[in-house]
Amino acid sequence: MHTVKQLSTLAGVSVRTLHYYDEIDLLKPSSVGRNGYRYYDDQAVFRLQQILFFRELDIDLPQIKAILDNPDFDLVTALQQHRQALQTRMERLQTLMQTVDNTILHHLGEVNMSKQQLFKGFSEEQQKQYEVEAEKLWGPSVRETARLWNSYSREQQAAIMQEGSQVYLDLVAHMSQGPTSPEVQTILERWHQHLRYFYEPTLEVLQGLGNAYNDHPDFNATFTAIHPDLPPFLQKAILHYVDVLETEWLERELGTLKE
Amino acid sequence: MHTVKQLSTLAGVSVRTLHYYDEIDLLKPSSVGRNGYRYYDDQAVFRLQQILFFRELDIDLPQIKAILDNPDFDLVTALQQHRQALQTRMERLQTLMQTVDNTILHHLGEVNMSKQQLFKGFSEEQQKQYEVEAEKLWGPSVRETARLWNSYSREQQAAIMQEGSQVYLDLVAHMSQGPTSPEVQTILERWHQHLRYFYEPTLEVLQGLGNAYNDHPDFNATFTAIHPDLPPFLQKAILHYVDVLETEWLERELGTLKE
DNA sequence: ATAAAGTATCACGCCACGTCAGAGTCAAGG
DNA sequence: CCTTGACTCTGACGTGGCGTGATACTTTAT
Repeated sequence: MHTVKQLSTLAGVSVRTLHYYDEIDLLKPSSVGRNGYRYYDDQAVFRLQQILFFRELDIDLPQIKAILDNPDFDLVTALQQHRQALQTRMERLQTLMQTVDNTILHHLGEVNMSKQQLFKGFSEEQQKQYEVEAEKLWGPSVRETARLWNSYSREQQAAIMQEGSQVYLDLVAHMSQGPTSPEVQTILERWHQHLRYFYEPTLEVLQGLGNAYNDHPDFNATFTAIHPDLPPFLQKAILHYVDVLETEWLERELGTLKE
Repeated sequence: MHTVKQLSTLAGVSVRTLHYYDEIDLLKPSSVGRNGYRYYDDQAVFRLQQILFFRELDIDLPQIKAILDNPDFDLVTALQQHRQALQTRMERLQTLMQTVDNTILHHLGEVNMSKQQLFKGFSEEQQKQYEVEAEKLWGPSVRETARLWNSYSREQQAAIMQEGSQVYLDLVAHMSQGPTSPEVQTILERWHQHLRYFYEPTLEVLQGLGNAYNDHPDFNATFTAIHPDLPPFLQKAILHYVDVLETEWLERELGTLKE
């Protein structure tokens, strides 16, 4: 049995906090003496630990009470929602920091930020940047794809799909040679060609795909199913493939300039 | 000259806020009629703009008053200090999110997080690890997803992937209800939540994914393997899901405009 | 002239306690 | 036994930035 002070020092909270938790029925003392003193047993200590844990997660007290009092409470959903809230706050903090930075720079005279910008463009700027990235990755390809793909017959579609999966199987067969090996890179040319059944991918889209193969859950799951090491392997291999294409393109450009 | 309502709609704040700012001498009306009405001229409008700017930076009102009332105020130093405070708060949020994630995974039963860790997991040891993760996350933002994904343990990754595939299985089980049915839409919330383990998807990205699930060869193959009708079903369902979210968002925006 | 919209001033509520104030309780030392 | 000092109780007010009424007045539109 602990008194308020003992529990407060034990748990690192103030006595007032324990009074308050008693008041709002979040943590009742295990027993109360005839003198009115509060006494807490080990079970109460444990409950306090739990309370403090959820409090540390920035969950408000009524919700903590709901969680602890109802064991059937959908904890995971609640936590996921909470996670989402945290995420939102963090994003907001980030834009704030950027604005503060800009303001500092503005005030130091290093950046010319018009007053309009200063008072107007909080979230718009970043928002647009995200949109551009999304559009880059998925916009042009997806629009084109639907038409092309639907223009094929069922048999053609099946054949194309099978050809596609064969590419990945061949890739797995050559994984030991390393992602930048000529064999693998040659197979990637087939992969590249294969994509053209659906749309004409830009280099950026290719690279985006390479990253998505590793980073995006559904892609990752697909390729992990084929071989557990395939996603990172594909990412590296495609990165190299794109690099080479880019270099070749650059050299061609420089060549024509020289002419 | 503007009345309270005019200024409030103009600046996007409530009338009560203007009353309050008057009360604490942060923004006094330029003149007060014999009827007691508050009137604001353009100078007051400008000051309000400034107030809102600093408020957006999460600076408390007394300090804003100090900044605006004292032209010799060392703004840059104040902003730098403020920036530091924001940074600290963001780091804290970062650790919170990690802990929430761990707790979710723990509750999914896939990870053995000892109770010590669970209730005491704010030790310096972990603290440092979190700092590293934060650096990872906020450094080069392009690779954010991969780093986050790789920051999970093998078991965590497995748990997440399994949770993901469960989503699709549940979707197939409810396909007969139609893509816009509440059951399906509820499952899509889990899908949305699940993506957040990897990155924060914008609505555009969600829609792009929905289309890609049907149109992109690799996605299509994946989901066709689960169920032959799943890709177009998913596309329709996600389109509706995004539509609803977009509508809700729009209504919220219009709602705040009305105030 | 009347209804609707706008305006004013109190004044309480919020959240998670901090911080007194005043009074009672307990263990230890002289 | 008495004092001292540490501890306990309840009750009440303060915090920040307003939201949300309640109630009464004024202006505007029909």
